[in-house]
Amino acid sequence: MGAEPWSLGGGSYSMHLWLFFTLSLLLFILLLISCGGCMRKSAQFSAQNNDTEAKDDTHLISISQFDDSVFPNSISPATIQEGHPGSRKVSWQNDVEMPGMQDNKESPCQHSRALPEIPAALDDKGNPDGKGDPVYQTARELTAAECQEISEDPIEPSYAASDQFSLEAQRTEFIIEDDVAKEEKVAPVYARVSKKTKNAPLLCLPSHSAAHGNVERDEEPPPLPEKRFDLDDDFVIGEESKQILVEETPQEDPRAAVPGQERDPRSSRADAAAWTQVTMASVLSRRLGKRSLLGATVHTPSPSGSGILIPGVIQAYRLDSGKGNSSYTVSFEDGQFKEYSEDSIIGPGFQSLSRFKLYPGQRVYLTHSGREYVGLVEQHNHLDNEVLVHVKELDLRSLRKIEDVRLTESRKSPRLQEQERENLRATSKQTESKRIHCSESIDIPPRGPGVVDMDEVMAAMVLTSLSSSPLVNSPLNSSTMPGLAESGSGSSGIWSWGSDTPSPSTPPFGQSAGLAQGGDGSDRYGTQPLLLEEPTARKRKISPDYRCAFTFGDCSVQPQVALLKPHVVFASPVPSLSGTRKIRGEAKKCRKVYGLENRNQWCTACRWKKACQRFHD
DNA sequence: AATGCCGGGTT
DNA sequence: AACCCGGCATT
Ligand SMILES: [Zn+2]
Repeated sequence: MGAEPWSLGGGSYSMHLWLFFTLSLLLFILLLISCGGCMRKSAQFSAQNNDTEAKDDTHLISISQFDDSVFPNSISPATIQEGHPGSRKVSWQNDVEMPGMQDNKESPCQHSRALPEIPAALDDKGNPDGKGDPVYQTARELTAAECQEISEDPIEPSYAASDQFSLEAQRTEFIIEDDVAKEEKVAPVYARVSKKTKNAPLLCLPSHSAAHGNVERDEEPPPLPEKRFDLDDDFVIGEESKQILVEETPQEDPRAAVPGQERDPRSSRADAAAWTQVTMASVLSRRLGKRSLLGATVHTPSPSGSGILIPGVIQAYRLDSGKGNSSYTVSFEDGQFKEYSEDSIIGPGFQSLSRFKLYPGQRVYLTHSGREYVGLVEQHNHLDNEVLVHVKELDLRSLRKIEDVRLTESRKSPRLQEQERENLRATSKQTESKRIHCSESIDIPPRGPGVVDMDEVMAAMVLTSLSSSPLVNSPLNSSTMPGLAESGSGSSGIWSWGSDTPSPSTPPFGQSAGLAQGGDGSDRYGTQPLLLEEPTARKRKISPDYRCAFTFGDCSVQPQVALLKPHVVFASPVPSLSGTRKIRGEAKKCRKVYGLENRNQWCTACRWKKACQRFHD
């Protein structure tokens, strides 16, 4: 981690960064004031406009948007503009009229939105051509009323965004959409900006064409450095000094300092900051008892970049500069440490496993005829979210819904584990409802030694795919299925074997995995005093209904509730809401997510009108 | 009106 | 166990 490009200069650099940052902010504000509404309409930009920023005027940034052909209803016409890199106000606008587009009337649903750029990071050593420095961003503001078109979007919500931004593409796009808000007000803008490093030479991308012959064209998304801003309605950027940290955290990642000892190439590449991403979220402050999570055992994508989820323990946390998101330092059994965005952590109080991709070799636990077994994942079909697990002990392969496998062993009945957390959550009054364990699995009889019998696998796949609707629209699907991608009509689901590029830092559905340090390379685990979590009862904000598609680190829009591990010392359980009241979680469940017409994609529990086991609260 | 899901069925 | 669904609470 010490390897992040922008932390080169150590403290002094970060100083600059901050300066830069603040300056830009000011600039930004100025612009806002002077320009006022121009932003809404059509803020065009070009390099010529702002020469205020030092050394950066030479570089251009291109901003592009999704191509309509890919996401017909969810994204506005492609727009490409030129921007100015140094300037924070990289913006774009949706309302541009596209030649040849029948739909010229500007959509009321979308607005231009200026976005702060990423901290200049590598700009100083920018490369002259100004190319190769795309900024991707897309965002929209929607008002419920005028945009029914959106709601008719045939694209399965979770797949609505692409995670394919390749490293080589001149400009790529991706992102997001807000969901139509139920409320009157404008939905929050959810956007992310990615920027490719200028100094490509610095990072030795071992991969690309060279590496595995099987590398898919859509190289995994930029691994890392990720930072959040709060874009909200009035760009409150950078402010926020609420850095937080806690409990004896190693000053540094021990091995980070050791130059020779690099981690996995991929991982280091990430650190090389081939990309810098900025994720902006707005609204919705998920303030939870983060402290309470200290010491909790969780799972995170292995730092090795293999994609395998390994157990670790939360050692510390901090809120990132943008409120709303925090990162955690996780320690692993081997003594390693790594910081992760909360979005890439799996465990009580974090993400649910169902959002992640399981790579072959992943160790999982499952219950088979009343008993728990360990197994290794062989494939993961993330269309149906099913995994083929091989249970060595029985030499059998079992095809399961992902929610039917666990990363942790549980002596107790699996589903009670969940309930256990609930109890800790102070909502304990709940009934001792014995949850059923619905396992929707198809066991595949033992076979030859350890070799996967392709046919059987196929058979199993087909079996389960038959029932699922042909949801082939996700562009990203096609790339995830190396061998089976057959374009032949009626593909059967999306299965991935190890062959496909493990996107190390990119959890399955796009959440960026690791989280490199923020813009200020210095005070990582600052000596900041432990800051208590605001004791004030968490406001139950009726956040506008929004979701981010796929690629979002922040997909965790599903509000999290602090769930605690038994041994974790925790702060107030927040008796906040008057005791015995059943509070309906705000997480959207299968029914809502997939829709009635796609009932077959719901998790079993939902189909049975039971508590959803795929999207918890 | 739509969702989420508990309790209590039936197969 | 797998599955279905009435009906209530919540939004
Ligand atoms: Zn469900």
